[in-house]
Amino acid sequence: MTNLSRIESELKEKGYKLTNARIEVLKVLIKNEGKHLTSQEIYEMVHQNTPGIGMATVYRTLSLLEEMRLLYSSVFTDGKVRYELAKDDNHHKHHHLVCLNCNKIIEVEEDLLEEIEKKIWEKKKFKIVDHSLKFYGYCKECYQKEKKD
Amino acid sequence: MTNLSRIESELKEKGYKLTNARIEVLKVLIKNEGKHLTSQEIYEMVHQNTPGIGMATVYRTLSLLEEMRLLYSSVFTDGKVRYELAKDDNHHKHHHLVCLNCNKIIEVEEDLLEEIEKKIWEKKKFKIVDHSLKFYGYCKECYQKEKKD
DNA sequence: TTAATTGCAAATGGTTTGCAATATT
DNA sequence: AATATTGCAAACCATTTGCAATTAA
Repeated sequence: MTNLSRIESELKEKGYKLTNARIEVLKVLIKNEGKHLTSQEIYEMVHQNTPGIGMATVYRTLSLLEEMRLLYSSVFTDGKVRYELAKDDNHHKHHHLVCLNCNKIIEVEEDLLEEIEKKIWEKKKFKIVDHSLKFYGYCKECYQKEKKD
Repeated sequence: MTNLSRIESELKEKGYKLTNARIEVLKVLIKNEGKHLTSQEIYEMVHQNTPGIGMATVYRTLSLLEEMRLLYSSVFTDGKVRYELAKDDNHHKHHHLVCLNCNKIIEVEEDLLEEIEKKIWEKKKFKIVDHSLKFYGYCKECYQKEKKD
């Protein structure tokens, strides 16, 4: 729970109140790290533990955390917005592999975009500050299954 | 208008009717190639020319074209879905530069992901069939202006 | 105590759908 | 003439908002 208290003190530092609803949302996010949950899924889990908390509060908490850059959201091809806790410092140095068969989302740590970004700067003078890269395809398991069918 | 008739015959080939609404939507898409219009913007332009055509029809036409892979849609950070006509054969070999200041969308033709994709296949056995890459930052004009301010 | 936060329900905005009327083949 | 397509309005779904009640500081 060291992660939880770290975020809690960041909230306090910025003058936000440490409410029960916020703690419950954070607990769900931490317990499900790496799962890329939707707001609906987060709400359901929070609601299971603490039925009093409403969807609006969940949304407000997610927005707050995103504004604080403790949380990131991303739209995937199924049209759903999914959330993931920031990985400490350089969060955005990872990409997503999305399996078109089982919808699994795998993270890749490589950041091989530096070279591309340099080229773009040289050629277009476009100053890049962030990027979003998703690969769509078939995960190991689904790809093997597919070949058998 | 060679582009329009090419798409028209593809529609016919697949047994779809060549209706006025479809032609009007296509004309707007072709006239605005490279602009990454939203459904709303497309509707407004279509509606200006032919007031009878409704939003639902525009949506149905966009979905049809997308299904036929003549059109691609993408969600940008402003949360809006934007459409672009497929560039002939290997449409997906380009990326987007999105200016965070003026919201301009610039296309880059480079496809330097092959190396990354090869690495991912080797390491993870994830079979990539498509990708989506967006760079966020500041275009030449906005970046220069920013420095002066 | 007091200002921020919450829960609820209503509002919003974008997209989809049912259906009877219409247009294309 | 037969069938796909359309326009309209209503339905839908995710997200946001207003407001009075509640809670953390």
